[in-house]
Amino acid sequence: MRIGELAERAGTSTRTLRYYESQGLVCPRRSANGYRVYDEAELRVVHEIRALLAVGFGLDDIRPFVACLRAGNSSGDVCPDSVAVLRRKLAEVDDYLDRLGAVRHQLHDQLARAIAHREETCLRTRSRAD
Amino acid sequence: MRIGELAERAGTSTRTLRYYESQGLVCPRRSANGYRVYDEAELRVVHEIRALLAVGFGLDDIRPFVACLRAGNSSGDVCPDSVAVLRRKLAEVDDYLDRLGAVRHQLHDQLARAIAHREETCLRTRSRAD
DNA sequence: GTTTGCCTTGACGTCGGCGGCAAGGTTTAG
DNA sequence: CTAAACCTTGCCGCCGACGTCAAGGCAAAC
Repeated sequence: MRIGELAERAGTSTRTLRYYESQGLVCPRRSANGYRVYDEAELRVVHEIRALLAVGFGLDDIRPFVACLRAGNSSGDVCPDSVAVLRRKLAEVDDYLDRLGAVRHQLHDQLARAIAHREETCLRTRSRAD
Repeated sequence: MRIGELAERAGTSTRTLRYYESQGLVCPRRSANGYRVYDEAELRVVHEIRALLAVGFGLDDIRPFVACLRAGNSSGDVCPDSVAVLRRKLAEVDDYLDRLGAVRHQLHDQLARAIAHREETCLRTRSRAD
């Protein structure tokens, strides 16, 4: 399979696949004329990459998952390195959820106070107009 | 007050203040030699900018708050434009919280399954070793 | 005078995951 | 023969809030 076909089947672009290769995530063979040649297993790898990216992983974090798949595992998750990344990412997400919750709280209060202030000012203005 | 003093009192850098100026958020006078001259009120403005940036606002979103302060209000929050931005940002944060919660859920499940799989494999390996 | 420490503008670098274009080679179809 | 549709490498652009020089002007202390 050449790059165009893999791109289409994986729902991405050739540019993206070349970028993944430059980052060491995929390493296709080359045919006589220099064209990249991928085997079927690479489709699975690209799908794994895309799924993890969608969840918010960076390419560096994804590397262990790809290695895990290449090692012959049915899932990219089951190797120790992948589990370590999953744990770290879960912790990061929890942390971010906390901070984002605090931000939400602050925004909510700030909005409530701003509206209260405006109503108050409005009332004073009307009472002066009376 | 010149740029160095304002930077120090605001806890930021001169580069940052010049950047804010290039973005139209602050507009200092100039002394005879071309130096920027800020008055005391600008310190408040810079603090407002920094606080909103820390919460996750972009400079574009911050502009109405600065205008509100310049209009003489005791708080940058109380003007209609600011309130509109606050509402939008709150909605954005809520949305992001939802998605991040879903991601957390997925990560949690994925991690649990990976660990379960590893324990299972481990048990099978030991039983073969028996 | 000269060193020191402010200030000025301008322009390029950063991070990540690509998009897009240029300039060319290859292969297939008509 | 030629057009069309692939492929190759390489390099610039993007976004946002700055950091980091570079090259020079201005001011006060020694």
